[in-house]
Amino acid sequence: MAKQEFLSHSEENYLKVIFQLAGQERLKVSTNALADKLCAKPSSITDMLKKLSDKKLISYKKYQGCGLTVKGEVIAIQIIRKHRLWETFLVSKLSFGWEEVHDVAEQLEHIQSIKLIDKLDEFLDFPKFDPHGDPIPDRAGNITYRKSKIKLAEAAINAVVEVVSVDEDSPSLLKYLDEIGLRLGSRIKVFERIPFDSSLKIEIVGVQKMYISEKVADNIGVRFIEKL
Amino acid sequence: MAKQEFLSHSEENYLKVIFQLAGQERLKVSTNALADKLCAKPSSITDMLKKLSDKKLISYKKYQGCGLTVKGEVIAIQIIRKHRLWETFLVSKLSFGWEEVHDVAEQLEHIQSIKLIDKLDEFLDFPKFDPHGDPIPDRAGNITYRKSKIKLAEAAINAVVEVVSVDEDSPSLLKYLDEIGLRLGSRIKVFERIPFDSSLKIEIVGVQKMYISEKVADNIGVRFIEKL
DNA sequence: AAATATTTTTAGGCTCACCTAAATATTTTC
DNA sequence: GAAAATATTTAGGTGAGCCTAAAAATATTT
Ligand SMILES: [Mn+2]
Ligand SMILES: [Mn+2]
Ligand SMILES: [Mn+2]
Ligand SMILES: [Mn+2]
Repeated sequence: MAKQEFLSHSEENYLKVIFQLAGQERLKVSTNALADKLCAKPSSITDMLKKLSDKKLISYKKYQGCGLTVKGEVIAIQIIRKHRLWETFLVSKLSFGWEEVHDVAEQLEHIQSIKLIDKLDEFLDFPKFDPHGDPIPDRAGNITYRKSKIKLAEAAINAVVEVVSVDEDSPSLLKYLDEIGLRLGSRIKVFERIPFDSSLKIEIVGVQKMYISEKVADNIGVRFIEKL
Repeated sequence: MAKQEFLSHSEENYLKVIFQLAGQERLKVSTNALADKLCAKPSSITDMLKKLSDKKLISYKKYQGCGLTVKGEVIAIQIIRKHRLWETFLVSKLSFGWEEVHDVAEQLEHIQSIKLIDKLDEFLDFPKFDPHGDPIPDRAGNITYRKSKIKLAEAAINAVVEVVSVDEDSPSLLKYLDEIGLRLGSRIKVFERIPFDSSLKIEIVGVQKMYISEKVADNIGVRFIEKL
């Protein structure tokens, strides 16, 4: 077994954010992008990138951005696993709203105990997705991404789609979606894209017809079901 | 509502340990006692005592030890509440052994979310005691200490007693107690105190007769049930 | 290609929570 | 009550993780 290196909360957060910003295509992540996401100055980012590079957790060449090494990615995925399992716990067992769990999970994801997280996984019955529809990595680090996911903003007119994920970062968006009756699993009929502002005329099946802004639609992940 | 001051993990640990070392009699706590318990040098303790004193969380006069203020005690009790609720969660919901939970709870007790802890309390059905028999403060901070608790080491010969608590600090003691079949609620008949080493000849009712050392007996809390 | 704008790094500083070594206060022993 | 032992504080220092200001590299515009 690889030596258990203990990383600080800060180091763990950097790895997690690098993983997320790199995306599935594993793009290089820029210093400024990290500074934005981590709410720190670029100079602070540079400091940490040097440290993570020394520890072989990222590849980093001056001015060229950074990317996770295998070692770094393994750790990043475990942190994401913890984050999403904790979010699932909060929603399914403690009846938190989906807009309330992210901040608490940001703390809980740093608890060090492999046994805890595996037991939690079992207690939750090995959930595949978190409350926002994001995939939960298994204990080996495998992530099964939904293959045919698109943004609602990009859905074809006259399609019926199913909501499979929502962007979790903004509690106010999540509360709004709650209020209009849009949740994971909701069916949505896409009627019309208004040319002026690209807002969408939709029906949340079984709930209501309404307009939603492009910005909202851009934060909702859906999969195609059928033509109207 | 009092302003939510955010304390570091370190500050929280100091308050918790001061509370525990002061005991129910609220004795002054010495710098060295804190250094021992917190595994830090006395000079580091002094630094922190000054800081906590500036924040009005403790009363502190040079060379005279320290004690919690009301404000400090309120916080300390909330940390202990969190610690014990998490321990209870780990044992009752995730089937951890009682010797495995303390270290994880040391981390979990610092998670900042009043809602989380209240929901957890509810989820656990408002437990009154943690897996080691220690009382769990309620959300208002009230602690109901068991009134007639004594150490097994001090129990009278020919008494039958019930185990109500165990010292949680040593996993190896807890594993040993597991192995000999001694748990919370166990009845114990006290037959004889061996003069040479003050070890006890006992019967764990329904399990076995055996000898236990004074040191072990000193870490088991019991209440008197009846004379043999 | 040069000028300008943007991004990133370097240099130097700060706070936190710890440390060692030395000084000082308190307690215990004779 | 003085000497010795112990407890505590002060003084000065360290690394982690942040900061600002200035310098250097890269990207964009003209
Ligand atoms: Mn989240
Ligand atoms: Mn999520
Ligand atoms: Mn404990
Ligand atoms: Mn306990």
